[in-house]
Amino acid sequence: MSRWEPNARERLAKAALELYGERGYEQTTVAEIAKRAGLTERTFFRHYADKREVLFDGSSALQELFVNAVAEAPQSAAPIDAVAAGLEAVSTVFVGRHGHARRRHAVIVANAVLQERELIKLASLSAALADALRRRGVPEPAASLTAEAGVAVFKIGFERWVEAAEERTMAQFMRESLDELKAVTAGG
Amino acid sequence: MSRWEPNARERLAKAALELYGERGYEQTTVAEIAKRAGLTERTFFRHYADKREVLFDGSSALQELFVNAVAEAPQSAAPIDAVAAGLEAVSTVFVGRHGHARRRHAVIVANAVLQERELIKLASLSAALADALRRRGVPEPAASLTAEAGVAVFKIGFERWVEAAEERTMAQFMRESLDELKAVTAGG
DNA sequence: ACTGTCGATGTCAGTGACTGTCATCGACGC
DNA sequence: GCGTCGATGACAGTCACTGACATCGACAGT
Repeated sequence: MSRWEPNARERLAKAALELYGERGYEQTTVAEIAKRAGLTERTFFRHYADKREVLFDGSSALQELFVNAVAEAPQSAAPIDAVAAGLEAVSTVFVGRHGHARRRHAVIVANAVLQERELIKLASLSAALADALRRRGVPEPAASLTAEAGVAVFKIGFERWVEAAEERTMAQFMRESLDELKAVTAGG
Repeated sequence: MSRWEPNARERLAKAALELYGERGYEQTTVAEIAKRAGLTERTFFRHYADKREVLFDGSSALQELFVNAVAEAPQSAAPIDAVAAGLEAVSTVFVGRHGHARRRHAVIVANAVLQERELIKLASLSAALADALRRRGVPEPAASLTAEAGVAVFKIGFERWVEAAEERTMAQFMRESLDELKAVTAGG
């Protein structure tokens, strides 16, 4: 028998998402989140660096997945196609999570500081992708630009998937967005 | 004779950039910035919403310039070429500001919370550009993707310009980055 | 000149995010 | 049993940010 209930971290994340949804991010104090999770404010900050970070727990795993898929794409694949493989890989982890993603996204869209945090996560993803592309032999600035383009596709594909009904898969939205980007940058 | 020294806002921005550069962003308190500007902490917050915003005073003017250039590009121009016109317009305002841009950029790169603020400014720019493109008749998601692509080019072109010696103009970097993006998204 | 309004600033008290430090106490290996 | 360890609690402190009210030169109207 343990001294405390297990899964403190998960309880905090759940309580935070609930409270941010119920009364809004700014109207929620960290003390309230901790209380709902049966913990104290101090313990919250031992698990999460700040009040925003609690909404971004899975982001480093997602980044890792994306980067690995890019790294493992066939060497014959063009940079943009390696990124496309990453988009496919990432899409699989969202299967069955449409509801959760939607609730979380609604909270983030409602608060500028949360959007800032999301944007820096995407910037970190972009940097990691550029790195993976460079390891595939892609020179700069092509690596960084391909990475930025990939993140732009992910961002817009994700938004459209979240706002859509649940029937269509995320992968479909990603393919559509990528094709659209290719069309739009063609020529010149 | 005025009751106070004029240009309180500019004095605050100058003091903030200096102090952030001297001891770092986190090690600087708002009270110190206000004191160096000959004002009080409360007055700082009357001019700037928070400690970060003081570094982003010109950003709305820059956005306006970019958006207007896109809106005023010839109707015959493709979306990506309208954005290219915006990049040219924006480049002109940085002439002779390489030193200031460099100091400011160094401060921002050193602090995650400042990078977050910069990223949301770029996201705001992207949204405004997408809007301008839609007003030109560009449908979604092409408008948003073109806007994201344009911001990616701006971001990378700006970084390379800031890190380079002063001889080459920002416009040259922007053209190079845009060409590179086109090359990288070609095919498929 | 007299007076009232206005706008930029100062003063002060308060809230809440976040941190450093030390105490607590069950689990676990020995 | 005994000592260590790790997760948590308790508590005091700093600082970003806000609301409310006071101050006082400028300026317009009379």
